[in-house]
Amino acid sequence: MVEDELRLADTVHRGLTDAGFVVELVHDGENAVWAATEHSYDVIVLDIMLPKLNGYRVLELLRARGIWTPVLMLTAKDGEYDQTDAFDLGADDYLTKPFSFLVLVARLRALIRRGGPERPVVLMAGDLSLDVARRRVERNGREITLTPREYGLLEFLMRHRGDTVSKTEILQNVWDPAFDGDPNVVEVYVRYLRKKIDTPFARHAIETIRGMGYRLNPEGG
Amino acid sequence: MVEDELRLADTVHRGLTDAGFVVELVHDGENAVWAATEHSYDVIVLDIMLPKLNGYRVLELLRARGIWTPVLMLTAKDGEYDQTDAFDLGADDYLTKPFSFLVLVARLRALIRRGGPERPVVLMAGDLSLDVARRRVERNGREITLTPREYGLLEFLMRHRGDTVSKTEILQNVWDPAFDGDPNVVEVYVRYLRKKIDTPFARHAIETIRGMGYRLNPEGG
DNA sequence: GGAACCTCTCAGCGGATTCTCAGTGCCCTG
DNA sequence: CAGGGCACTGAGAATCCGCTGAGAGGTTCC
Repeated sequence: MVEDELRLADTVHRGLTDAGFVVELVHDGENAVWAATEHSYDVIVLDIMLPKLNGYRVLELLRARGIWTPVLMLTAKDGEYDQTDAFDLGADDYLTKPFSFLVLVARLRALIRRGGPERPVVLMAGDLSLDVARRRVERNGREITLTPREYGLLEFLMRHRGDTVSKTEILQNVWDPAFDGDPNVVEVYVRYLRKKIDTPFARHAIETIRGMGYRLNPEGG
Repeated sequence: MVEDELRLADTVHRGLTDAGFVVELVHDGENAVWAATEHSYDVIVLDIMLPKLNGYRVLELLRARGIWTPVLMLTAKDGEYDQTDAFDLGADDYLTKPFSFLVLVARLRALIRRGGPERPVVLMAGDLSLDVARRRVERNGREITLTPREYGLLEFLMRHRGDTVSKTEILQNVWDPAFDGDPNVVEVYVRYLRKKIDTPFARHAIETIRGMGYRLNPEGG
């Protein structure tokens, strides 16, 4: 990982390590090029804004040297360098800061596994769809408006669709890892969600697994 | 880069250097012609208003000598020459002062990479249009006057039309990456913008996504 | 030096959102 | 079929967030 903002670098480093990755961290472009040339990594996480050599340059240099390790770029930018720029230079995927940690892990896994970008960033479960990049939820073609908390919960459930997730897991991932309030919030928010995505469509996407937690039906219920 | 306003020259010089460019700076037309003849640059940034030889003459002379280095011209807003002149003379792209630094970098990258101008950039969203090169905003055929900040904000929103962008992203891209003031400025400027582009037309192009940020409706609201 | 303009800050308001709480109902087990 | 545990529900309190008007500095242009 190449990232110069120390706090961000540290957070992501710890997170990725926890997620089972072995991470090597460098803080500027020159070291990035050197490290990538000397070692063979599964994937490189490359920030655009870097001291000495910016991310684009690093990528150019690596590709010029015939190093084709998959690269995921972190852009704090916008349309002026849109993703076509990153893709033109041979980046394999990209994320815009600020990004969701869960999304980062998912994309990295995809890059390592398939050696290519995870195409659809749209999670589907039957007629229910969630577009991560646009933060848009639809069912049956109809857009559904969610509050941030509701959205976070649904995204988590959809990323684990088919699995039963416990309330503790939900609290740790959708609320705060250090959350110590009443676990009943989860039930309350499941209710809110059901009111918006199930009741109006007479479906039943979120199932209660009594004593275990919840499960999002991959077929949409 | 050929630029005679010292403060602007200095700012841009530093910025481009940080962005990874190697920049050579001259301050008048004669030196510009000489430098461009002697060296081989990737791209030339050429101001129109210059001592001794103006930008148009410089460009003419270079092209006459068979020097086809891509040229990006900087034109003043109210100039008697409009952009057709610049293109006629063989400029490859142009920007109107005052310009966004990010746009400058993007255009330079485009010129270097593709050896040609970035495709014409008129952003559209329903009956709302924004011409990036001319810094011109229209709705329903009527021109709308915006202050630089308002314009920057609108350009950013239009480059991301359809996406929800957070206040942090906006601050980092339209204000300063190191901006640490009150994020409320964004709300204030959204309000100014809405007063100019929405209220008079009884439309609603800029949507608030509570807890997330803003979204420019691609249909114009 | 003044007028017009632009940028940004500030504080108050009101609605949306989040969370807590207590009561209810349902399921499973014994 | 009784009881306990777990999930569901409605109400409401607390908090957050975006909107708004006013106005203070700064700049530019006469």
